[in-house]
Amino acid sequence: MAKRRGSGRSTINDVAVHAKVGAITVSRMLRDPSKVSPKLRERIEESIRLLKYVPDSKARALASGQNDVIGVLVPSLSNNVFADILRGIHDTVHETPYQVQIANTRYSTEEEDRLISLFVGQRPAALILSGRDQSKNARALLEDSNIPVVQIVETGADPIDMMIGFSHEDAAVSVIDHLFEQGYRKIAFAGARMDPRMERRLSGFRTRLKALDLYDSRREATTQKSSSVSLGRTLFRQLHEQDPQIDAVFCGNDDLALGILFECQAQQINVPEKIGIVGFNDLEMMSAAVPSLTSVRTSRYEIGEQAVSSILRRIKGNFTGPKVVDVGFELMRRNSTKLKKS
Amino acid sequence: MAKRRGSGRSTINDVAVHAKVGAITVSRMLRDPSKVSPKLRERIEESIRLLKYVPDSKARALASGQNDVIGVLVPSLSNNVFADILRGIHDTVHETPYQVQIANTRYSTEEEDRLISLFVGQRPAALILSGRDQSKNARALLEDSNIPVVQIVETGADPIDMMIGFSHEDAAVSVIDHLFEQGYRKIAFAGARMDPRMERRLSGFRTRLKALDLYDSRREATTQKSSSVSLGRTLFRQLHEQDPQIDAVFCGNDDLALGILFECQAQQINVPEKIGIVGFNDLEMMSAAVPSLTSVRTSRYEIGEQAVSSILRRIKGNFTGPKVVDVGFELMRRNSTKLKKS
DNA sequence: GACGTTAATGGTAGCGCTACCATATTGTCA
DNA sequence: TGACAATATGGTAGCGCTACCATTAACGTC
Repeated sequence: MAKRRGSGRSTINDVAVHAKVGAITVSRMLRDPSKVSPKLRERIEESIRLLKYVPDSKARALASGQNDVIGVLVPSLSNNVFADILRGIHDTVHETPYQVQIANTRYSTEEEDRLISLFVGQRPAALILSGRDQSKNARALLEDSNIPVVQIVETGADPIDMMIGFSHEDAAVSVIDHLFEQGYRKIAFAGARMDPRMERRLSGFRTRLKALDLYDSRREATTQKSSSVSLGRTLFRQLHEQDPQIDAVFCGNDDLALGILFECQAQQINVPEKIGIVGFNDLEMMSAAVPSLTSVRTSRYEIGEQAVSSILRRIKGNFTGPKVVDVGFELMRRNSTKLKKS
Repeated sequence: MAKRRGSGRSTINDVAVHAKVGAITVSRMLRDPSKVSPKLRERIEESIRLLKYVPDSKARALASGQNDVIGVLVPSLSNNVFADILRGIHDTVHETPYQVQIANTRYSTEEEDRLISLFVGQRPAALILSGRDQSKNARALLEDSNIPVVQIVETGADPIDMMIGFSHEDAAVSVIDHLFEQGYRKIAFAGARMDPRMERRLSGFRTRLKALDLYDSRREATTQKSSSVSLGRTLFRQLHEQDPQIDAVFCGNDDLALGILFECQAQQINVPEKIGIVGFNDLEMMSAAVPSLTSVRTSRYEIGEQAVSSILRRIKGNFTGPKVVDVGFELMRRNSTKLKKS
């Protein structure tokens, strides 16, 4: 008589019957073989092999009330920033029983909301979210859910749970200070994909320049389009048109900085004498470019690492650290900005 | 009296009790509200809100025998090739009830095996794998599992199930033919992260040059290190040392091509006159570089799109197409290789 | 007014696994 | 030798949900 339901796959019970043991013994053997005598162990292993049994992780999670999934939400997968963070996350999760599940919000808050609901419905061991601009609903859902949450990439007050990143505004300020020190006075900003981080960099740029009494709104070129090298070239032309006098550009992204370098090469504008260029994130290519490009180095890998280790400590119950961790940033001075010995 | 087990979260039963309906009615309302009368619908919605009920997707998947997860295994997340493919996958999955789960094999077959087992244990709706070099065990597991599988990025005989990509060997051949036509005769190869695709490009390079009687083993520089722009500079120096006569370099990656361009700029070697450069994949930056860089354009987005649409058709039961789809490639001729009017 | 027919709802029994407790077996020590 | 652990195994009852079938009410139809 056929079963009424069922997938047709072998179950733990099929294995148990075949090996002439109780189902629970098979379960034990899968979780911790040392709890089963060598004799049965062998018999069970044999049955598993013969029946091609693969345990069903959903059923396990449901029965045990434990889930080994750590969910990660990133706004983009083509952005190298998140690729590096994910590397840090993977490396740290690797020697644990957890596994990483990545989802892509594509810079959309609605999509982020949707994905957070989906994840909460999975009851994951923890969630890692990008940025600190989750919707009110999402925040409430997460706070009620009791799932450990880490917000990464930025710092800020009022974390949902834990937070690891740095201040994008401060980083922008340090860029402006550097350019100012090197003698640049007509400093422009180029930004693409104006997500909250980018906005905060722009805000730091404005605030600092206003304080130095050097702010000029014509020296800004921003767009919602996604960042690219070609776009850097376009934005530079646009900035140059808006104010031919500009002598430096702070780029919200390294892509744009590289594009601006290419545009300067094409127009035979000397970098760093006529135009200083500063990027953001310090991707690997920045130091390899000719001339090498000044950029703000951010600890992306470290952010991923620390996010996971905080989660692990939280799960084990020995999380004591601060709720908000600032990993800082470092301005890498290179040949795309003048070196003024002071 | 407290429950013996349970997570403490509200369940569908709590909602049912609160709304004074049967649990199954709540379930129905969640799946298809039209099957529930407006009166109950409202009451149930109210209870869900009050109790902060979030359905448990594992339990649903277990009970219904259906899983809405499509698993994707990629070898790298920092590689723009896969970022573009994932974009295609996401865009196509987006308007379906399915959701994407990404995992990273990090170019390791053992890791790939491990992840395939994990995924099979989840009984996903389908799996997308990168390349065609899965282990024997993994193949066997997948074939027994009855899960729809698409192997992407390459073409080849004997797919596990479906396959979408192109021939990396043929692409390499077309690069060599182009360089040869433009008058280059001492053609070198630079390759990093020698994964199976890279090996096949190298193999195409060798085969074609041997056929042209132009092969010289000193004109190869490869490494297992991961690809980067700086590495391109290093490999060029190495190639130049091994044979100072080289007049063109076929790079297995666009990163390397850009690095070689920078190295030539630093050494004041004229591109394309003294050295021709060809990249692979045609990332966005290639056309923006100065000079613009010749590269092999690959349909990465399309691969992702088609992988998902094949899966959807397979699940719906109306998959008729060929098992192996070749999306081809296109050589984008630009200013890093000489233009010889013929 | 008896008899379908449809729509709306509920009860029961699983899905495949593990927590919890019970039982059997063996070893250890006074 | 008896008492008591420690070890090895199994039975049962869930985990939170839905498939399947049953039931009830409401509406024609001849």
